[in-house]
Amino acid sequence: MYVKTNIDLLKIIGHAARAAVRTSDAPLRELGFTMSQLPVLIHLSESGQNSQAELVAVLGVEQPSVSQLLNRMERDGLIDRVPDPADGRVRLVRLTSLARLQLPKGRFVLDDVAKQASKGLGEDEKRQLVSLLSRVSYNLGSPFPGS
Amino acid sequence: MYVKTNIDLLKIIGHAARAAVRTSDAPLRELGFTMSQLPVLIHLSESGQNSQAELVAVLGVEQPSVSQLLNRMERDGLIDRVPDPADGRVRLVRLTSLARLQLPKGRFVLDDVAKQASKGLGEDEKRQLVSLLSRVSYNLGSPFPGS
DNA sequence: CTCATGTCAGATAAACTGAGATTC
DNA sequence: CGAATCTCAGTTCATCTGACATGA
Repeated sequence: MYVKTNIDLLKIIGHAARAAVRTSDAPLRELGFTMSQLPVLIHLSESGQNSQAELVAVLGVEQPSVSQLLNRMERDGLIDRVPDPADGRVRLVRLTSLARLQLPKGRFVLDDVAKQASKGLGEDEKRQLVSLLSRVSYNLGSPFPGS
Repeated sequence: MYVKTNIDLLKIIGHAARAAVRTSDAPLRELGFTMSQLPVLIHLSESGQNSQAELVAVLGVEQPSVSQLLNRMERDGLIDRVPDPADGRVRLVRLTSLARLQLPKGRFVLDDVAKQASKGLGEDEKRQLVSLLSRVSYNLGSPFPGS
């Protein structure tokens, strides 16, 4: 029991994350997005354009994984890649107008799911949940951007 | 901003879950496990044996997904499947002695990661975190077993 | 030359849908 | 016959490692 409580923390985090993915997946796909594309889209919408190396750092996955994710997104018309005039090695990634058009709807979907997820929680409880999870992420060596 | 706070809840849950997976994955693989196998192993160790339909309910994924997950686990010598004498449609899933031998080490890995994750959190904070996440899972239609 | 950036090739795990086979 | 249990076939997304081309 003294052990179980500790492991339960991991199990419940994973469980909640899968539940969130399962709830968001279908409506996002109707918009032409997948879950793992959204961090890329949101980051690009805030930063304008990025090298793939920067995306590697933000997403925390390996270069070929990012490259392939971007391949699928380019195939689906969400991004394009243009050579960086200042550095021939670099290809800058940008949102297409389609992505800029669809992204707000994606945000609405996520917002709806987030509201459903936090139903019955007070503002203070939501804040504390975010705060506790930020500390967990930090402890696991993956600080949440903006905390 | 009023929207961003809501979506942040989803982002931080996913972020923490990925951080936990990333931290646990390598040591678990050295033991011959993957992350998504552990819920199966732990459940079987507590219940003795299960039909695959029961595992479908516990894991919350579709039947063919469970079937394939079990195929890999059988290939790796972690489980075996025997016909249920009481019902010819059912195959009962059981842990092998290898899995029983290795599972405690897997628990130690998870326990270590959980301790690292909750470093600096008081007992009351851990309890509250588990409680809040249980409510989130429940709200998303995927109640955490045992809450 | 070394380092950084990115792609290619091949492998794997995990999930889905749709279509059966078998048994209760 | 209808429902439950499970498998098979085929697809997709997402990830990895190792090897390589190219440019700073």
